[in-house]
Amino acid sequence: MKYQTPSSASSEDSQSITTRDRLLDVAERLFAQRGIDATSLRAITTAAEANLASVNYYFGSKDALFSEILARRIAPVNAERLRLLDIAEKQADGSPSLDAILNAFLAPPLHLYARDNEDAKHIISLLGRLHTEPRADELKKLFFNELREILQRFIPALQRTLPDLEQHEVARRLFFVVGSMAHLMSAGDELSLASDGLCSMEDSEVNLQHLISFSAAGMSATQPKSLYPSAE
Amino acid sequence: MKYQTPSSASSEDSQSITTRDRLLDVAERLFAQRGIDATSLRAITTAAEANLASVNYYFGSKDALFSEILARRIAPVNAERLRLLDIAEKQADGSPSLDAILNAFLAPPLHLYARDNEDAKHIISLLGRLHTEPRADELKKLFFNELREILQRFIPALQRTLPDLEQHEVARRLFFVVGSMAHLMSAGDELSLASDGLCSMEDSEVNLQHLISFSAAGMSATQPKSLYPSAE
DNA sequence: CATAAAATAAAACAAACGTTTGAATTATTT
DNA sequence: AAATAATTCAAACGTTTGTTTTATTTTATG
Repeated sequence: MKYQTPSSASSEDSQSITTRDRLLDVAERLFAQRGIDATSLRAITTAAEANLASVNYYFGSKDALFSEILARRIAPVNAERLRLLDIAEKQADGSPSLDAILNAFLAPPLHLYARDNEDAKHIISLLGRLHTEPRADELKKLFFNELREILQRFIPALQRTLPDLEQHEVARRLFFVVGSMAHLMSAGDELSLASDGLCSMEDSEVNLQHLISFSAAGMSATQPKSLYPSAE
Repeated sequence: MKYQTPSSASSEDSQSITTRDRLLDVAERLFAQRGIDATSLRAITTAAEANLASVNYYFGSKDALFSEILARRIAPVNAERLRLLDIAEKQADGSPSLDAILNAFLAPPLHLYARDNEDAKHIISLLGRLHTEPRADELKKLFFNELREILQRFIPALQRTLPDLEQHEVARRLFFVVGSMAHLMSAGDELSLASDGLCSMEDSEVNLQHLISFSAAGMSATQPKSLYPSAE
């Protein structure tokens, strides 16, 4: 009865010809711009020039649509992270630099911003916001399970370059890095405000380099002194 | 016709006796736990054991209620930030340490977590999430105007201790710091997951100290090398 | 005690939401 | 060309939302 991958329409044509693809692209943009709850199916289907029922027809529900939007973006990003980390480790005989590891972690998500079509930019803020937004538990667990996989690969790698730090200390600092990254992705617009327009998200590569050097320095910081003498 | 500060009931009794105060406390908790849109007036008024119409009666609208919740939390935090910065500058004859400045910036919001009653904890995630969540423009502008005021005070102070950095560079890095802070405040729960339970938001003071040392190191980082030879 | 103001209560409001339905249409296969 | 599957469409569904209205109770005031 219901749908099944629309025959072909894979990579030949220029842009989303099928209704299904149009829904994905439009919804992705609107979700990112206005937030998930604030984006109605009516807004999506109108913008996609599709019928109101089409989302439920193709995806079953609004949540399922969102889930698919996430999946098609997250998986490649995390795969690229692991690929870059592997390359860095091989090139450095198992001892990659802190910058190289952080680059493998930060570049793939931030590169989405410049790559692909214009619309793909918008997903960045969505991904960034996922770190903070309270969402339907199932969707969020899917997302964070994938991230946890990544962390379990990166934390040991980082620990090898930072032998003075215990594992939970590495985890805590990488948590801070994730915060900076998520903030840059989701609220990058505010950056130009805070810097009086001198920084902007247009300089995608510049921001990445600065974030890496900032993060590398933060990861390498000496432990806070005041914790050793005092209690806790 | 409408309300006007309920006579007295200021500081004598133990906890929120007036309906108005109960609404503020309950709504603050629910907003933080479930998100703003996801929290209905019915949920709020039921939990506060008040009538459905009471929010509109006392505050005029749901947005106005949210606005008041924010205002009563943000103002003291920002005032405390400026106070701590003033103290730090006086104690150091106008040349406070990087740690001292960052402490003035980070401690007040994070201290909300431990201070006050149990419920006040929840506002932290709300404040943290405000940095990323797409919200009604007017509310958000109110919030960020206050933050911009703070930035305009802190950025020059930071620049004095980091004379090698241009102003927009300081702004960019402080932007990263805000990201780490917001992430810690809004998604602190994930920290214990990422660290296998070895870090948690219970150690409020510990996290603050670590965030300060992480941020200080990041702020002091040398400029990314790859930017000088290449383009951009 | 009477009177007005403030607060609570119950009910209804219109608007918007995600979803479902069944018929009409288009595309594909036999 | 007939039959079957896939898609599109308009309409309506039942909820839930924030808000408003009207009535009743409580509280304070002269």
